[in-house]
Amino acid sequence: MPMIQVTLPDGEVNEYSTGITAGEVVIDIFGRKHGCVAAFIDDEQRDFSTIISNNCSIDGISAESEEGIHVMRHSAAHLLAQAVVMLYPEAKPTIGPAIERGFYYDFANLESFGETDLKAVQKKMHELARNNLTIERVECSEDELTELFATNPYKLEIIADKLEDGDGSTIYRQGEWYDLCLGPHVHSTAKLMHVRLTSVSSAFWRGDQNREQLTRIYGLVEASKEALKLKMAALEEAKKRDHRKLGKDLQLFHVDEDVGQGLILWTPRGAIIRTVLQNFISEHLTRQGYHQVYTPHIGKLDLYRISGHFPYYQDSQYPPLVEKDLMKKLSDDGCSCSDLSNLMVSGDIDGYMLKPMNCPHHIKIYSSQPRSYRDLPLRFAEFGTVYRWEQTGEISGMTRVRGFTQDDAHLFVTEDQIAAEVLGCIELVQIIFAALGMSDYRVRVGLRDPDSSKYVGESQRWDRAEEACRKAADSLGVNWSEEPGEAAFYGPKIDFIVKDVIGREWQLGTVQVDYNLPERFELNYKGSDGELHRPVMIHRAPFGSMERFCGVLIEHFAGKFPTWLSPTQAHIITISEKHADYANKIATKMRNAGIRVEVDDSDATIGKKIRNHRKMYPAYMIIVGDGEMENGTVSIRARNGNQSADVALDSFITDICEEIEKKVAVPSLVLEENC
RNA sequence: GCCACCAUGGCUUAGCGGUAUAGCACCUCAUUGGUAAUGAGGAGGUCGCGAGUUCAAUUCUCGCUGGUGGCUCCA
Repeated sequence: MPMIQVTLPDGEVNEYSTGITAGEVVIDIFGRKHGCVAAFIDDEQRDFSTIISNNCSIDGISAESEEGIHVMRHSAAHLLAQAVVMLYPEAKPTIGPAIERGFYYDFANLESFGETDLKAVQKKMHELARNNLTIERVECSEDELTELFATNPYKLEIIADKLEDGDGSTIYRQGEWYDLCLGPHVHSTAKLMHVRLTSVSSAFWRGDQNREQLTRIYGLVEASKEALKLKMAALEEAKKRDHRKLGKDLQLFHVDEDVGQGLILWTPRGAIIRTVLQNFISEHLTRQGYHQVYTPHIGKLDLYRISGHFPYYQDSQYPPLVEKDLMKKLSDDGCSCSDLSNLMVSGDIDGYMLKPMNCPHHIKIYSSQPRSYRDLPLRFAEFGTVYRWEQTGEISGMTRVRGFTQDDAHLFVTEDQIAAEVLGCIELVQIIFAALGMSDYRVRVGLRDPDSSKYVGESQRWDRAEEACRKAADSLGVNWSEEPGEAAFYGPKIDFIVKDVIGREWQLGTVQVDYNLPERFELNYKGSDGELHRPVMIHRAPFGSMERFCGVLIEHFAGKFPTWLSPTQAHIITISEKHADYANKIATKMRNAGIRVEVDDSDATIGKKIRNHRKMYPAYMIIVGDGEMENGTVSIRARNGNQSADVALDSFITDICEEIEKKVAVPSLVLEENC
């Protein structure tokens, strides 16, 4: 029998007879308990059943590896579809990929399927897994495929789209069930015992709102029972730091249905966090030569006609406001809502709009007086509140809202100044992320799509601006990706993106170069040559909005803010009622030193009071009793439970002020360890 | 907006065709207690809103409002 040479992962070469499968080689290398789900053949992912007929290299794909988990998830999606079709024969499977957090499968004809139905499907999946069905790969011609999927228009659409005329493809078969798929897959359903279906939702066929709505089922799969249990526990744990839960527990913000969806009410404790952050940011703005400005919440429709926001973005704006005399006249004339809307779009009547962006107002500040090249760069900053009509279903906590305050600024610069100014914006992000210990974010540099002509401005200018963005992103020292086609039509941009506790990505800040608005508003400055030139604008909101940023921060700290940001920095707790005066006296002294203090002189026991105050995660609890009162001292209990007895009040105040001043990440004014 | 699910005092929650549990928080009294729950008592709810079915609805049906997961991951 002819032999073939197989290179093993350690570089050794083994000889096997042709006809051996990849799975058999993996067993030969790693033994029966190989823990692999598929194999790499010449670095390509293949099934265990693949027959080896040429010299090649082979390695196992461990169930724990990224690729292995992906294979498991994909196979679990197939198992899900098999189970669903057995229970709901009318259902039409469409697509079912592995995703970052598990897998899903989309079904047509599965309306009114709800979370209560998940249990039965999951049970069926377990049953199929126990049956230890072999998962086989079968090569099919285009005709065979068309016949196999004759009753499933979705699969037929995929076949028509993905296959060149006359090409075949593969299906995977397990028991009676088969699905169109490239693979690879695990070799048996027995590998998929540890699945858990998590949720049901809807999705559109091919992500297109105009096409059929499908029912999507999400699930998780792990290699062992323990791993699944750990996964579920980790998800539960993550939910505890959800900013919506913590926001309520810690009284940071409130959303009231009588006020409106997506409109954040900053309660006193949350307002402190916002104020402290804004002050922190403002200090750096001053240092970087920004000018703080204030502008109103509304502006005339005409302003937004010039900027291009109205009516182009009409769907994502609150409807305009119309002056009351005009409104009365229109109403007397029998003008309907749609007439009104048409008149506004055509420009026949004017009104005001809640501002969806701050730029037009800042532009008007720029053009309020003649500018010379000596004035540039001009940097106008404002914590400007804007309003956008987000879709009902999109609104969520503080991260997706309808009214929000951007840490906004607009820089008016000459062409030559773009690079330095973009870099300056990035530096600010770096300083503040570093102060907050936020390192888990990604950066996306949006560039123009070279094949498209939708972009305004000359291409040499774009090249320079894009290069400036790349350089600035480089300076951050974190991973960033270049994304052609992601630029705005008016200029390239840099976006900062973070994940929330349940893995959703949110864009925080953005820095955008803009050639368009200066054009639209005919901005200019007098150059050294005595001629008028057009400035370039840079829009930047490095943290996006105070709402979203604080939401993300709550989760980042899990509610346990560093002392400088903490809504209350020290809770003073009395041992008994006779210490109330002393407690209030030191509270006054601490407040005078600028420390945020709360006093609990109620008559509950000390243990009880500590227990209750812990829930609010103050950086420090200050315990005062007879000893402290006599000596003019305090006992400190840090958030982590560490204690320090009989510390002189003045020295504590000095220390905590220093900790606040230095923005120390973890409250740490404790001498003895005593957990 | 669309699909599924959810909505009970400040929070967590039981319950059901006959107007409702419990714990924490709150208040009162006793206790004056030294670092994760002292004891006893009390108050607090038109069961999200509006209609319908019924002798009767928090419970069933419909609508609305609000919330949650998702609607970008492509055989």
